[in-house]
Amino acid sequence: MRKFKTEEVLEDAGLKKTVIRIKMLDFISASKTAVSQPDLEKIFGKIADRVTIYRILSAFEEKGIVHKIIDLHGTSRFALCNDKHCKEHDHHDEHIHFNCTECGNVTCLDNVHVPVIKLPKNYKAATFNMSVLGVCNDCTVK
Amino acid sequence: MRKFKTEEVLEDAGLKKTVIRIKMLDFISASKTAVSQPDLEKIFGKIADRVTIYRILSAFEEKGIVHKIIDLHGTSRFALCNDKHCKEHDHHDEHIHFNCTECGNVTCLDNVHVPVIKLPKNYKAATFNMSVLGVCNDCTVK
DNA sequence: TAACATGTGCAACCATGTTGCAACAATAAG
DNA sequence: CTTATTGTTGCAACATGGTTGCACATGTTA
Repeated sequence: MRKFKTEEVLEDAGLKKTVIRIKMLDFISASKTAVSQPDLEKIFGKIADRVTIYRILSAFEEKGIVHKIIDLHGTSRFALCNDKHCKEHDHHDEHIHFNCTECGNVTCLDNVHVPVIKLPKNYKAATFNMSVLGVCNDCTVK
Repeated sequence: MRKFKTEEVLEDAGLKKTVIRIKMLDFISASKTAVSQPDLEKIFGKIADRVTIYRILSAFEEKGIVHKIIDLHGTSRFALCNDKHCKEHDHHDEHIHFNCTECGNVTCLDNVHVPVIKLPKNYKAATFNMSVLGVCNDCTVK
């Protein structure tokens, strides 16, 4: 769909290409759903410290490589940024996130357009954040 | 707008009318915005334990008196349920929440209708959860 | 490969969420 | 009015996620 060379991305962001960063970024980019920090800790916890993972995610977010989503349980999840969104430095952009109640995965639905809604008077909307709760493709098919 | 008698509500829910519960419910019902547990702790922390506040909120939620919202920082906020929504025991209902970036308040916009969105194939939406980030009425006027 | 800038691990801390248990208060029964 | 029952509260304790400081290790550049 979209070319994505891990090492290039890190280089462009001015981040050193360390083993953990490359692995984490590979993993996040391979994952179709937004991954949580606990997820990443389970996977990379043996080769990297919890704090390191935390800091790498923060760095990725700051550089616009990934964006952060707060899921329905209040924990952070991370997903790759799409170019179109991440040109702006504001990352509360017009994504729609789909929370699957079966598998718990959070998916970015980039191809679903955000509807226009009308706000009460004197309310000024800056950005939208919409999440849909339901059953995702994988769990429907199973 | 809507009649709301604190003590009746507690009675209907089968909860004993204790001082703290009445005060908390009064406070939540008087508040136009969704209040966080930390907020409530600051206010009621001297007359009630942190755990008590937590349990009262859980009880309120379970009985359908209030509903819980996870705000953009991942902390829980609570707001009164409207009758129309809370007849269903599923509380992830079609509310739209407005997060004000100035004052940090979260407001339920009940009078704003939830738009219909089209999902990719095999995605089954159960409920929606939309939040809008911007500047609220109060902060616009100021 | 040496020097420097950056990245990492460890320890520690804070906030929120959560449970178990004992003490306590309110209500109903005698 | 006193006791039994039930539900409510406070305390202590723990789990998890987020966050910082500092010393040490590593990647990068010359």
